[in-house]
Amino acid sequence: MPSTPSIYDVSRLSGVSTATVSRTFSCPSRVREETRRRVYEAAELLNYSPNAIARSMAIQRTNKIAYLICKQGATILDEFYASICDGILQTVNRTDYQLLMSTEEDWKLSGATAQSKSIEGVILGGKAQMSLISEFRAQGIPVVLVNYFVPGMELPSVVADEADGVYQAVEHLASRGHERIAMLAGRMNPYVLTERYNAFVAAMKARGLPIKQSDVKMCDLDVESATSAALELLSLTPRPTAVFCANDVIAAGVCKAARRLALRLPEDLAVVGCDDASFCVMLEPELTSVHIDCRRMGELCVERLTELMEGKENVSEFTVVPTKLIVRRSS
Amino acid sequence: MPSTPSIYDVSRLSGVSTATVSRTFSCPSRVREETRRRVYEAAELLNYSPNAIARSMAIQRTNKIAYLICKQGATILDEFYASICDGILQTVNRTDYQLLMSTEEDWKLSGATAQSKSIEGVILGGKAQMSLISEFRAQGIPVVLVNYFVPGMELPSVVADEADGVYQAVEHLASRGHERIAMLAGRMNPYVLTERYNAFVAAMKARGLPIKQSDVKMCDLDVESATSAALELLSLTPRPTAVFCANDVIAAGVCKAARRLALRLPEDLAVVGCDDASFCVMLEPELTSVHIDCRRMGELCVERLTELMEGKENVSEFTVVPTKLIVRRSS
DNA sequence: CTGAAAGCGCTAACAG
DNA sequence: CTGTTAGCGCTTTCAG
Repeated sequence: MPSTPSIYDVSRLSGVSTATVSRTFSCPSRVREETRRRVYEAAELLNYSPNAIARSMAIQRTNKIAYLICKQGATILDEFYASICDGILQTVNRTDYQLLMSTEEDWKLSGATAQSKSIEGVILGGKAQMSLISEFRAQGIPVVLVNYFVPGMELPSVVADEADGVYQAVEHLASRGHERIAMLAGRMNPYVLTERYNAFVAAMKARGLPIKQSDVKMCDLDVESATSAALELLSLTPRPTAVFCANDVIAAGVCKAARRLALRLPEDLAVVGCDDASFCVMLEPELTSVHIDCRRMGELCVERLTELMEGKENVSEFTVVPTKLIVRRSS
Repeated sequence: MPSTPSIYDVSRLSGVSTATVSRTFSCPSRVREETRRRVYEAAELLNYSPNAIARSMAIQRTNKIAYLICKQGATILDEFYASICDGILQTVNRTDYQLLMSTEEDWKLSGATAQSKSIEGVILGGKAQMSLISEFRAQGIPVVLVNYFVPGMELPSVVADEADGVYQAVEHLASRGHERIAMLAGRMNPYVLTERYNAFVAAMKARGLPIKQSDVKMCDLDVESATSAALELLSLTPRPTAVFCANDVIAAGVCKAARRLALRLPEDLAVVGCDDASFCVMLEPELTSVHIDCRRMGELCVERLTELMEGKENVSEFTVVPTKLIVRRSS
């Protein structure tokens, strides 16, 4: 059994030079129809397919980009960042780019560099450390941020329209007659937290609804923490009739707390979350949530990054993806 | 600003040949201490790091493996396969292997081949099509299966100890006094389904508990389908006092159905799931489930695959990872 | 222990 | 439109 055929074998079998074979595969239009056909034929016969490594070596480009998840303890298991990854992967898979995936933590721990991993561009998901960003910039590696934003650095960012999503949520609750809407926030990515919080305040104001100081609470990002914070919130007398949660895990915590206090959803309490995680429909009642099109965000990241890598000028600094409230039974 | 330094620059600066620089990086012990030091110094100064592409080209190995998720409509978003991926990634990241990730579907659609993607080995997650497996084998590409098994093909498989997990679940329910335990199964990966079903039957038998025909049902893999199947199951009179579910999504459906029928968990009905998905703790009460160490499975896949790629003989055909019932409030 | 030199498979001028 | 040829950066005999 012969080893995998090279361009040279095809050249010989088809009776043309290697240069022509090369052209046939990388730029068919620059080869006469008849010649092209012969090359394809020979290639088919030999079961030849161009060696990507050799090609990379010759053109001095690797076509490799990286996606680093920058969130404490998060891995590919974090549904939000995994969905973005999915979008990136889809897009990348239909080009000839390749994707390296890791977390900020692992990247640093392993002492990886863009050079050592032959990366030509990078997508940073979440709150990336400035040192990481600077490192890439210093090496001339294009960077795109997703779900995060750093003012004054001219770094393209892909984000969701948080403000509008939150607005829809508050409008929805208000239109259902709620006047005392609480917010339970979590210690999340500061960019997102700020966006969501400010939007909440603004939306309430727009509706002319006051926000009681005691009605805004903060918790950690796990269900238990959210549950206990919610227990406190719901023990106020009188208690809020609705809770807007900074994400779905927190919302799940609120639902658990409500159940323990024997409050019925949505009659006694309306709950709405953010992100529209897959488990929203596992809850009973199903959770109303602000849907974020993470896959789309992933796609757009790749678009921005390719623009950057192709040296395009004026790549948009802000790419925002619409959000949409999905109303379910919890509100 | 000079372009990235090559082995040649280091060679010149350190006053040794490129061969020696090469050796210094790939096999330090074959270079005199003093020389080695000089090389490192020069490399440091130039900020040199070996070019992986060129290296691949020279040694004719890519060190690239692929992980393909073989499940209808599943992507990296499927928590189970994502957890395995996480384990693979962790392991791979601490070696100099690289990981390409895709789905069986995308792989086929894009017409990718091991050769075109320079893959040297592949991990197939779930029920891979025989045609895919054969294709890789025909190309001499080592294959490892995870969460699946094909008899008589001598393909190393990494699986969970399904039987024991199910046994623990049934034992747990029986010891809590349940005698009428139903099973709600889903149209999942046939290998897993069979394992879980057979184990259920065996465990019930071991306990001397009869299984009523009407108490075993099948549904699709979404919550709605599970919910309606569960509604039927729970409408039997008398109804089962416990339901063992083939996975957590199905279990969530049972919980929803129970709630709609105003059954209290665990007093009126005990529910246990399989997989120990992250949303188990989001439910109220939290869901008892059979935990599967997917990350470990991922690690082991890489181990088996590397053994295969290194030409080791007698790579174990079966690698089984222990499972453990996590008892929570739903049972 | 170290150096010289011949590739690895492909591309990109440059000629024809 | 096609062929010649010189690399791309690194490894690896084979000598020394």
